[in-house]
Amino acid sequence: MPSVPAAASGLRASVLTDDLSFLLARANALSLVAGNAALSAHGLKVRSYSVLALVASGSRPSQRELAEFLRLDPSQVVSLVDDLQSRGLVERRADPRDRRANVVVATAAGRALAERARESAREAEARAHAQLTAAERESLAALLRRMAFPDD
Amino acid sequence: MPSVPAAASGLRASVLTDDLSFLLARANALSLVAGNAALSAHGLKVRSYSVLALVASGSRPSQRELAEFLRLDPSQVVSLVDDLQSRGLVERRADPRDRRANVVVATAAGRALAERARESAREAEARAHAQLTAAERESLAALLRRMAFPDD
DNA sequence: TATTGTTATACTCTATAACTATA
DNA sequence: TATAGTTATAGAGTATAACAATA
Repeated sequence: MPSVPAAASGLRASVLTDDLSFLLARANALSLVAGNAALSAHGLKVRSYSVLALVASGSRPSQRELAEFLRLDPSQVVSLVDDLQSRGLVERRADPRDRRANVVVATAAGRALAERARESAREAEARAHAQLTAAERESLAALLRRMAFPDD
Repeated sequence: MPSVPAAASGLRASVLTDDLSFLLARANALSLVAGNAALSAHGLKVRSYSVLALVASGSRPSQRELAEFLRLDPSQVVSLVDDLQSRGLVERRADPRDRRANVVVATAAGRALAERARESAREAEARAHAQLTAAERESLAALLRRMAFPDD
């Protein structure tokens, strides 16, 4: 999104401003660029950070579980894990209960990087969402959680 | 997102579940597929619908204003308007005050389609967000609006 | 017969740079 | 000198199908 400087448009009070899907898309776009910018210092993007953070928390998920949780295709998880593994941040372990499945675990370096990256992500989020109070952010998170996980 | 059936993962209570950016991304992903599915009956996607809806509301935006509001690159707006124009839904008019600029206006057919598509989008949204009450949806919209338009 | 991980491929989306005509 | 629209292109991201190993 390069060459788009400021220009007050008469669109702010338009039909879409009431559209939850549109607001979601626009807020997500802003949050995505802020997140990627903050994580680039660690060689990560929101995508790869999400995988690393989940794995580093010790959940020992299979690639299949990562795909479902992050709403990615299993084939996309392959390349994300490939990348993290080539950098020594995660490892694939055979699941003793199902020899088809790979369980993904973080290395010590992976856990350390996840910790540092998480700091950066939190700071960036706080800056990006500075117009909301902590209480507002919590209630926003609660509402979004119910939209993001409708089965719960 | 094809081959990902159900599988209860132990990831629901993970680090990311508190992450506003992650929740935003996941909720947006769900809302996007629901929106695209609902609009496909009218030959539209959320992208092209957004342009059509803004133009049909009578705002007479320039392509430049559309790009800024929808957070698209101006070059992407070119192809969106090309497509809508080739289907007789919108027209480009020279801006008398700036001969560089195109003002985009909807045809009668465009306004009619926008109206019908809006119905479908509303129904789909109501279905997709059924786990929230109307009051909750309104407060979610208000919070998202402040995140989506931080300059206001 | 179905599922996990994988590979391959095509398609959409996004980002970037350069050109033109105007300002 | 800068801006609106356009074109072209390359890179991400996404969707789909097929295969081997295993269940």
